[in-house]
Amino acid sequence: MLYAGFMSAALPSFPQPEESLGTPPVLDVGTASDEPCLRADAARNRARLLEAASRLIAEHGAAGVTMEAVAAAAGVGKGTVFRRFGDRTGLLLALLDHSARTLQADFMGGPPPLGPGAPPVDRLRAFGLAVLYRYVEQLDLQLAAQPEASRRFAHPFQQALQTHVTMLLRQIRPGADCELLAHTLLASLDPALISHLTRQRGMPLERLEKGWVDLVARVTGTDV
Amino acid sequence: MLYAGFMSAALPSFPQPEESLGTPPVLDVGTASDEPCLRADAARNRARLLEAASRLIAEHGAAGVTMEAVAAAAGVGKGTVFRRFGDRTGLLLALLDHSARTLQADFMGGPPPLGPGAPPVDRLRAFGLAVLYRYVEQLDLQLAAQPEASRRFAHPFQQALQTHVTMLLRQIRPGADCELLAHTLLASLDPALISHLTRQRGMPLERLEKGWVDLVARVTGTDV
DNA sequence: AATGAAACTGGACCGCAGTCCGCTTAGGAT
DNA sequence: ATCCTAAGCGGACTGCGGTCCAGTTTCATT
Repeated sequence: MLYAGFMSAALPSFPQPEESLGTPPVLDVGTASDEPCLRADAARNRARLLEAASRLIAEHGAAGVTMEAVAAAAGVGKGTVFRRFGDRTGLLLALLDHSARTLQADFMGGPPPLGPGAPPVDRLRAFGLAVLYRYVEQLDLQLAAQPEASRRFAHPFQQALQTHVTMLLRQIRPGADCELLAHTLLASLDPALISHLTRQRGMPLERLEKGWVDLVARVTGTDV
Repeated sequence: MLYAGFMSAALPSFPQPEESLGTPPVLDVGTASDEPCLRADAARNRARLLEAASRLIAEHGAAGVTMEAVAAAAGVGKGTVFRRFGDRTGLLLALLDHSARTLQADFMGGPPPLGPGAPPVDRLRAFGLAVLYRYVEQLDLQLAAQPEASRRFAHPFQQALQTHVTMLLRQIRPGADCELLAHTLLASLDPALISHLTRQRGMPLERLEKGWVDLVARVTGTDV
């Protein structure tokens, strides 16, 4: 592809045990956590696959992650990859899962201003910046993991963001169409847009930050 | 890859002659209108391909438009389709070309409030609604014609929208980061988002309209 | 320990987007 | 009318995402 560079998963958390046999990579491959309970062999293969995928990304960029290559690198059949992750998007999203959960935990239960305790406007401002940082940090992967248009908003994590923003907006502008407004705000944080602005247009991150802060101020009717 | 730059530069073009082809399609299959001058056989094939594509869409929906099917239906080889339109997205975009040009002509040189003559805020409001209507009207095709993430904003027509909104914003809020703000506003009109809101969420069009009007009011600091 | 069935596996298979390259043809120049 | 060459052509080919299904493995039950 075009840009070789890539960022390894950039997850804040971790100390993982050294890799030995079926365990952990750079990316947190954590527990399935939504998959109720995997059969032992399935769990082992899942871990192998995620590990292989993150290695391939590190080596060849997100574009180099073909399903066959991942399967081969993990020493399993291609069908297994699809059974476990549904499709390519599902695999890539799984790689981002830990980071997504961390963010979600932060804005739902972490310390202010992101978490509860701060005024809603402050939380909203902090929320956008947090999302922005996360996306910028993982831009290539975020881009590659972008599902097809019609499913983009259906993913549970996306819905969680949506719900959270809606909730904050309701506290700030009870009279407004907060659901719709939330979608609008989130649309301005779209990874594809961020990528375009920073790469094609060369806008520095600070400009995007200011843009978000200004947008929030305007939309909520508060001062910058 | 340098496929002939088939799409237009962003210059205003004018109402094209009425199209009369076999089917009276919603879609215009009109003349190339910008391609310097195609060899006779190439021009003929181009027309055949567009006609075939629009027929296939009518029959099987946008998803049924495979490059091979279009080529076969038009009685040409597959390579010809790619040579002419670059890729699938290019073909679908070409089908939308006339409608795009019309809109562009309208907001650049048409009657107010869309065209020049009305106050910038009114123009901006009208602009968003016009875009909204156009997208809703052609949702499936717009969705299918959505290029891969990294190219979404690179298309000349998209740039034209961007430039126009930026220009209007500069007249309304000279101090603001109008370029960035323009991207934000346009992001809220993304076909994928519109599709999600209207189809998955079941929001009626009127709600989206109100949303846009409200957003414009907020962002420009004017009254609703 | 034996058993049965659900869960899992892997690789052959399919359809489609996109590339390649040798052949054909349009159409200007002479 | 003839020639010349760039433009156009088409279909074989590649690579990938995704499906399918016959065979294998796990594990709860007895």
